Amino acid sequence: MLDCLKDIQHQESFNLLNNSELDVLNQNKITVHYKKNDTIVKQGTFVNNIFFSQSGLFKLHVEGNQKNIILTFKGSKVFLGISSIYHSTGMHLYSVTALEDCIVDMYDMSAFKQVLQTNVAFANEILKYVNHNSGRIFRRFINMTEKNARGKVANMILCLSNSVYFSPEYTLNITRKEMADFLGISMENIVRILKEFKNDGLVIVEGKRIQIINADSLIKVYDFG
Amino acid sequence: MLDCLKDIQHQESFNLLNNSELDVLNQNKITVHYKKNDTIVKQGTFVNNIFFSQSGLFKLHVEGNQKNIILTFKGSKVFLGISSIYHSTGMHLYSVTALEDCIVDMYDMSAFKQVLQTNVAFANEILKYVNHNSGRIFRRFINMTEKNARGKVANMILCLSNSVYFSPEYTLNITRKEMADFLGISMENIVRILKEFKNDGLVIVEGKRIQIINADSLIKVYDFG
DNA sequence: CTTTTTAATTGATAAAAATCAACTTTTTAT
DNA sequence: ATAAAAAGTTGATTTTTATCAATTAAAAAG
Repeated sequence: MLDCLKDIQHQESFNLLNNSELDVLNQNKITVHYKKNDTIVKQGTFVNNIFFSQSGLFKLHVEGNQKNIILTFKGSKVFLGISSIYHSTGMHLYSVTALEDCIVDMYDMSAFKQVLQTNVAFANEILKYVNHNSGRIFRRFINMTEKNARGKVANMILCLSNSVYFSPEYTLNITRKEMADFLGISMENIVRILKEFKNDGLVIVEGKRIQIINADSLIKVYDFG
Repeated sequence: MLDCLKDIQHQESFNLLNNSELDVLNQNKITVHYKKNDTIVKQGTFVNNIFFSQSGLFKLHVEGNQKNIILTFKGSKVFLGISSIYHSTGMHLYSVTALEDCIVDMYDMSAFKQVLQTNVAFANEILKYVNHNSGRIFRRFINMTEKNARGKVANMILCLSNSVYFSPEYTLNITRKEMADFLGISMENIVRILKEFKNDGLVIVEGKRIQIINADSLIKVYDFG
């Protein structure tokens, strides 16, 4: 549960393709450089592409009626929008926004599907990624449902350390509001809880930099919360 | 959002198989009759089978540290445990329990994978189901995160009507506790909210029977909540 | 059919979290 | 460099929801 943001890199799936399949993909690919805060996918638009992140950090988020919700974060070398393949409405369920400058390959969905419907090993590999994403969202779902605010914050801090930055110290380039949207709590609440953790000597928080001082206690807060 | 329990029936996927592939599956299948409240899949056990529901109603649920959480409900003619295919831990993330007497086909996972790795159309069809499930869980995630308790209850009542029972009147054979576990709220709270809806003339609730009287107002409660 | 257990209901209270409002700091734009 | 805007912080208050405790109703077991 404390690696709920862990991803498996997807670039190896391309090794399963033969030259003609690779040609189909590459001839229907454009590589785009995005700036921080650029929208890559807008929810409610038609699905025409599948995206592969070459570099950068992304948020997958939903603009709800009242609240903004961040479903998850995604890093480099993964497919974005993969769960939109064969989706009945044909529309993106969520938006994808760059949290840092990034490079993204855009594949034409028809070409992608053509390869998917030709190469069974590739299809199985994609299924593996989708199922991995399902596991992630299930775990997130459970955390959001059974944990209180302090437990959620502890979980976020630990997950980012364990499965995104692989370090007890990192700088997460998102606002307090975005943290709140990720955890489904209010912005003021996250500020207060971070301060409390800081006062209790669990973390050092300086702006967007987070350093875990007492991981064991954080885990206890998570377990108890 | 008000059909968040809608499922697509999966039995057509078998039409994509040739005779020898069907043989592989059928020779590695057992059909089991379960009674109400029987456990079909236990979370934390190893994934050795994939299940196909011939009849019945099921809950997919997680026994968390403190709370019990119902992820979703599943009806007949769908695969159960499909997102466990290729899952890295090799263990079931959630339990599956029968809410009514039911019949389930159990396929050996190796045989299932063998067919999946042979027939590209079948693999693509399975991918479609998994992605459909992803859409469902995303929508559930959003509901659980952005809605208050009354909005969640209204959503549940409407979704069951629109996408499970296809009728304004139905009998849902789960306890108030299970409803609470499905919505991530307390059991007392769901009792109070159902009573409130009843007093306001939105629904008739008699034990486990629910009849929607004023769907428009329920939708307003959902929208506002 | 009666007893026992489980589920549902209700009211009172406590805890958690949101909201509101004021203010400070930081970032962005000019 | 300065002004404007956005983000972050803090305290007070309100709202929401959970918890606790008691009671009633329903279902299961003997």
